[in-house]
Amino acid sequence: MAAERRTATIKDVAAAAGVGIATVSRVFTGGGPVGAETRERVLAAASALDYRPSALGRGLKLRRSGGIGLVVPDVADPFCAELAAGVLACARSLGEHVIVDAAHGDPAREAEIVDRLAEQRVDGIIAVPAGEAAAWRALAGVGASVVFADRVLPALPEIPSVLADDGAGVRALAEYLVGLGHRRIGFLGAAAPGGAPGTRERAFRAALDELGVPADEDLVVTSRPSRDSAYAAAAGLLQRRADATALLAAGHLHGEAAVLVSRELDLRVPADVSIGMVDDVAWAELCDPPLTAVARPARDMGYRACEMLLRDRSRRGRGRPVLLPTELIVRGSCGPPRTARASARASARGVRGGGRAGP
Amino acid sequence: MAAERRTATIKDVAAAAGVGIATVSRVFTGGGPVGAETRERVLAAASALDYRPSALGRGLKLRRSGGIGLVVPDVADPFCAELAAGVLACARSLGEHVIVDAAHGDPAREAEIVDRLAEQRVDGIIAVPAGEAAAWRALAGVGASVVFADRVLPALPEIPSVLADDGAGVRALAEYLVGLGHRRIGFLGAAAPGGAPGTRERAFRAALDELGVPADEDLVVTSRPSRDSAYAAAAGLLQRRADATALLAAGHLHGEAAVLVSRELDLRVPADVSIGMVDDVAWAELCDPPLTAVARPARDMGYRACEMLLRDRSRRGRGRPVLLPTELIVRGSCGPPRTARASARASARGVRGGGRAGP
DNA sequence: CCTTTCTCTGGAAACGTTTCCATATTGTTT
DNA sequence: AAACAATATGGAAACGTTTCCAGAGAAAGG
Repeated sequence: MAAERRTATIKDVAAAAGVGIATVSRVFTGGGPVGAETRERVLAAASALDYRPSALGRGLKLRRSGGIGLVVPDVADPFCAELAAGVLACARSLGEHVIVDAAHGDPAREAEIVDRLAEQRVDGIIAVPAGEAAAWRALAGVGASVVFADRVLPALPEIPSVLADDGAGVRALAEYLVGLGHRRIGFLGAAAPGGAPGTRERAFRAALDELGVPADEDLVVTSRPSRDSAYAAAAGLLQRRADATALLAAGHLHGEAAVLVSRELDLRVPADVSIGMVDDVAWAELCDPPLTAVARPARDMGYRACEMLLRDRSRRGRGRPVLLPTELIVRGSCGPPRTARASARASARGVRGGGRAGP
Repeated sequence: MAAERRTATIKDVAAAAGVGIATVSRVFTGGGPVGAETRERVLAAASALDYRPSALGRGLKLRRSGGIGLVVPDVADPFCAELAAGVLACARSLGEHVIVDAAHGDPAREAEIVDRLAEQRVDGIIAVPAGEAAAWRALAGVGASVVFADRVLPALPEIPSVLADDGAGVRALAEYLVGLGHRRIGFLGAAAPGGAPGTRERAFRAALDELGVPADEDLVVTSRPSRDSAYAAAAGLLQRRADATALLAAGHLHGEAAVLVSRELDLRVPADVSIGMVDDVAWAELCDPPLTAVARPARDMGYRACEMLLRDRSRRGRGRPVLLPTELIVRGSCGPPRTARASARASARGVRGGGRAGP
C-alpha cells in the first residue's frame, strides 16, 4: 500500500482511461470534441489518480506561466497592502496567480526582482516603482507588459499607469485648511527619488499660491519614506516653526509622525495645530481626534492596474495615466488656527494681534 | 531594425557562442567544468541576446518551480501583511519566489487556491488556514509540504506549525487587568471556525479562574472576524453590561471595535473602561490614550514558517508547534476600575459603595 | 456507390531546460 | 611511451504539456 511514488501525469491518466494523451488534454482544456462516454472515463481515471495538470508543462508549451508579478515597496505598508488586495481580487477573477515581492525602495533589489519575474515568464508585472528606470526599460524592450501603479517614472512615460489624483487631493486638503483660516501650513512629505519635488509638493505650492497664501520654503519639509525619517522631519519642523498652525502630511507615514510629534510636544490637536493627511488608512478614524484625511482608492487602483494589464492587452501603450479620484474625509483633526482664534478673541476685546507660542 | 521576435533560448545562445547547449546550461547552473574562455564567450553571447533562462523549462526538468505559496485570510490585514513580509524576507534569502493569495476565511476559496498552487507545483505552502481540513489533507497525501502559521487545524496535528504563544499573551493581559483591580472584564474575540472556544478564550477563562475572579459567561462575547461583526459584538457587550470595567480584545479588529464603541458611548478610556488588545499593530500607539497590547511577532512567525518549510525539509513532521513568545506592551489604555476608584474616593470620605453607570 | 462532411481519436512534434553519457583533449604517473 | 586521470565539450533523452495532422468511422448528399 505504498503511496503513489510520483504525481500522476497526463500519460498515466491516458493509460488508465485507455485513451491517448491528446484526448486527456482535450478533456482538461476543452480544446476539441470528446465523446461523452470517453470524457467520463478520463475524468474518472484522473480523479482516481488525483491528477492535476502541471502548470509547468502547460506553461512551457504555451510560453506563458499564467501568473503576474506584483512589485511594491513594502507589503506591510497599509496602502500597498490594500493595493495588493485589489490586484489579487482582479487576478483571481481572471484566473491568474500573483507573485508578490517587496523592493523596499532599493532600485537594485527592484531590478533583481524584475529579473526573477522575467525568468518566471510572468504574463505581466504591476509595480509601484522605486526609481531606477533601467530595469523597466529593459523589460519593456522584451515586450513584457508592465503597468505602474501609484507612481510613475518620468523617464518612462510610455508605460501605462494607474494613479490616484494626488494633486487634486492635496489641493482639496490645502484649500480646506486655508479656508479654516490657516496661513502658515507645514508640508511634510517624502522626497521624490529623483530629488525633484513630487506631485504632492508641487500641488501644495500651487494651491497655496492660487489662494494667495505667501510661500514659505521653510515650512516645506521632505524626508526619506521611513518611519524614523518622517518622525525626525516632523519633529524638526514643529520645533523650528512653532508658529505653524497646521500640518499637511503627504502620506500616512508622515501623518503618523505628525500625530506622534504633536503629542510629544504637548500640542493639542486641533486647538494648537491642525493635522491633515493624505491616505485614509484604518487608524485615521481611531485617532483622537479622528484624522481628516484624503482617501485614495488603493484597492481600486490595484484592481484597475490588473485589469489594464490583463484585459486591455490590445489597446495598450496609448493614452495618459488613468487618474482615480480622491476624496477629502473631514474628521476632527482640523480647526481654525490658534492665532485666528486668538485674534478673534483679541478683536472682541478690541485689541489687535495674537499670541505666539514660545520659541 | 525589428525587435527580436522572441525571447532568446538556450539554443540561440549556444549557436551565437558556437558551443553546445549543454555548455551554456553548465555556465548558467554551475553544473560542471567549463573553460574560462568558453565561459566568457557564452556570457557575452547571452548578454548580447538578453538571454534569461526560462524557469518553465528548468522547472519542468527539475520537477519543481522554485516558488512557494502563501495563503492568508486577507493581505490587507496588518497582522497577515506583517507575516507575509516575514515570509518574503526569508524566501528572498533562499532564492524562492512567493505566490500569495487570500482566502477571506472561505474554505471553498481556500481549497481552490490550494488546488491552483498544487498545479503550479510550488515547493511548499505556508498557510493561515481557514477551517476545512479536507484540502490540506489531500495535499499532505501528495507529499507536498505545508506549514501552518498563526493557526492550526485540530484535525491535522501532524502538519508543522509556527504559532504565537497566544495563551500566555492573553494570560499576561488578563493578569495585568486583574492586578489593576478589575473584576468584571469583558472578553471580545473571534469565534473559532469549528465553534469550539479558541485558544485565547480558553486562556482568558483559565487565567481568571486561576486568579479567583468569578466567571461571568455573559461577559464573554465572540463574533465573526469581520469589522462589522466585531463592532456589533463590542457595542452589544458594552451596552448590555455597563458594569464591565475592562475589555480584553482578542485581536486588533476587536480592539478597534472596542475603541470605536467606547467613544460612541462616551466612555473615557481608561477612566470609565480599560481596554487591552491582542496584536500590537501600528495604530495602537497612535490612539489616545495609546493602547496597551500584546505584541505578537508576526514577521518572525512568517520568517520561521518559511525557514521550516524550506530549510528543515529533512526533519519535518516531528515535534510540536513552534511557539514564539509574546510581550505585553503597557501603554495608557488601562487603569484601575472606576468602581475601585469610586470606592477609594468614597472610603476617603468615610462612605462605602461606589457609583454605578446608568441603567 | 462514391464522395463529402462531420465527429471522435491517437501519434508525434514542439516548448526550453538539465543531465547522463560518450568523446576529445589535455596533463600526470608509471 | 603507454596508461590513466582529469578536464572540456557535444549529443540526446527526458520532463508534461498542447496542438497540428491524419485517420477512422459514420451520417449525409449526390
